Amino acid sequence: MLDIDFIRKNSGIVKKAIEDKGIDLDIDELLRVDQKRRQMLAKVEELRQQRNEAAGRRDVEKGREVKRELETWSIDLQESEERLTHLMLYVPNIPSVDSPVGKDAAANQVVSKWGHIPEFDFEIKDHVEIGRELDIIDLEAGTKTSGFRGYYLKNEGATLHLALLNYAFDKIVSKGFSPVIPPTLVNSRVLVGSGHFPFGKENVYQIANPGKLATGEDIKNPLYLTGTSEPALLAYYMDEVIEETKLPIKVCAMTKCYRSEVGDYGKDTRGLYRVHEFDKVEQVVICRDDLDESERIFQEMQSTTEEILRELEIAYQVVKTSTGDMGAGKYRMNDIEIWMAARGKYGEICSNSNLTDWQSRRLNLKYKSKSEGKNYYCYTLNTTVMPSPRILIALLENNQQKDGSIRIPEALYPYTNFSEIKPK
RNA sequence: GGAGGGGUCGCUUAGUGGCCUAGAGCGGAAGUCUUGAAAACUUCUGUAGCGCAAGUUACCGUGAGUUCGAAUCUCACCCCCUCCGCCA
Repeated sequence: MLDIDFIRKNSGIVKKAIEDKGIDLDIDELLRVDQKRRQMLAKVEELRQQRNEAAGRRDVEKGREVKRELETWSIDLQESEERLTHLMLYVPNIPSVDSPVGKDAAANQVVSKWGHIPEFDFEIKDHVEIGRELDIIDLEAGTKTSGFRGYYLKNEGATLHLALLNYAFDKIVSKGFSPVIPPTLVNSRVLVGSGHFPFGKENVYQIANPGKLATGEDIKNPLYLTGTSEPALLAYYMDEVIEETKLPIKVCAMTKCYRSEVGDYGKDTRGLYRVHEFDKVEQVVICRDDLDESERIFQEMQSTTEEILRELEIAYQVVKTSTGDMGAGKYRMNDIEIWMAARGKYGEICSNSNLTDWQSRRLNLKYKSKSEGKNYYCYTLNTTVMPSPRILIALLENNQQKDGSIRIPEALYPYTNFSEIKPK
């Protein structure tokens, strides 16, 4: 969400952002609705004043008259407000000037690379084959139990998965992030707040509640399974005014993540690349509305994830995401992609985003400035620390040996208690 | 799941249709006094919208309703507390 006053004064900039991000929204309509709403508001407030005055005089006759008029205008006002609120949810954040302009990932720019791309003097296998041969991944059983994109991790595969997550969790906590176990089952307000609604609604699983009233209406509001811990971490501070001295707030979580992937039928159908449920360690920061500070934090968050990939000895590249690929709420977004040997290309495993005040306006998340005592919207950022099992693809494919074994990076020894996975 | 109690301006609370444009205490800020501090006293102290401003409107868990007029009455929902039952 953007400041309505900003939209009024800078409609050109907003229109450009809408075009660059490929969003379907008519700003002129929004401005017309806003103007109408303000006219209705003025009229309704005037009538309310008259009503209050008539009530004070016990003027029943005048009161009745004002009441009738107020009823019709109130309906118009409410309609305008609802329409405006709806349109406002689609207004994107203004992307940074150095973000590449383009309609999809093809316009993304590689900004840095690290590590050596592994070379092999034997025929390599992909993680699906490796997983089957070592009895650490079972996709057939996963499909039997959970349907398409289901999977089991077993034996060293299960241990390695937990090792990666625990290693990453310890790493992010060591950087001063407070560990949190958040809900993964949330209401729609939380997802509207984070910006996952209305844009990505079809990618979110909704939980059906069987309770019905006698009339057949649902008793409970629907709940949703989150695709990342970010919404729940942010929503902890929803409707709060935070003391400036408490900022920046740095929190992290490890949760199950659920994604329906309905927009990606037929995409990445093999193996563990695109699955409906996975585990992820995530970092979230809430800071002051200071762009320089937020950009510094953005770099720090990214460097932690890079540090992890270096310790795991996985070759990666950092990509600056284009306007069309970054999502409506983002000011800036970088992806980190890791080398996956059997795919023969880099695959995305991390997204690092600065949302500025776009989410906090939706979440009603403010801080009280120490010097002025005034309230300002916070800035929010989030970055992937560790997604598994996607990271296993690189670990298994890149580290495979001629004898069929898998070399484990040293950083994980304390968590795995083994240094290689050997064929049985 | 059953029974009961409750949700008021940061906190504690007053408030059963107009005197509530919500009172008091605590906390916070400024001032007076003081060498300094404390105490005392005085004043100020919520959020949001519209407006250049004066001002005005809304908000007493949320939503709807009754009324000329709702914190107060009615209905639905949400949340918290206590007890009982069931249960990881």
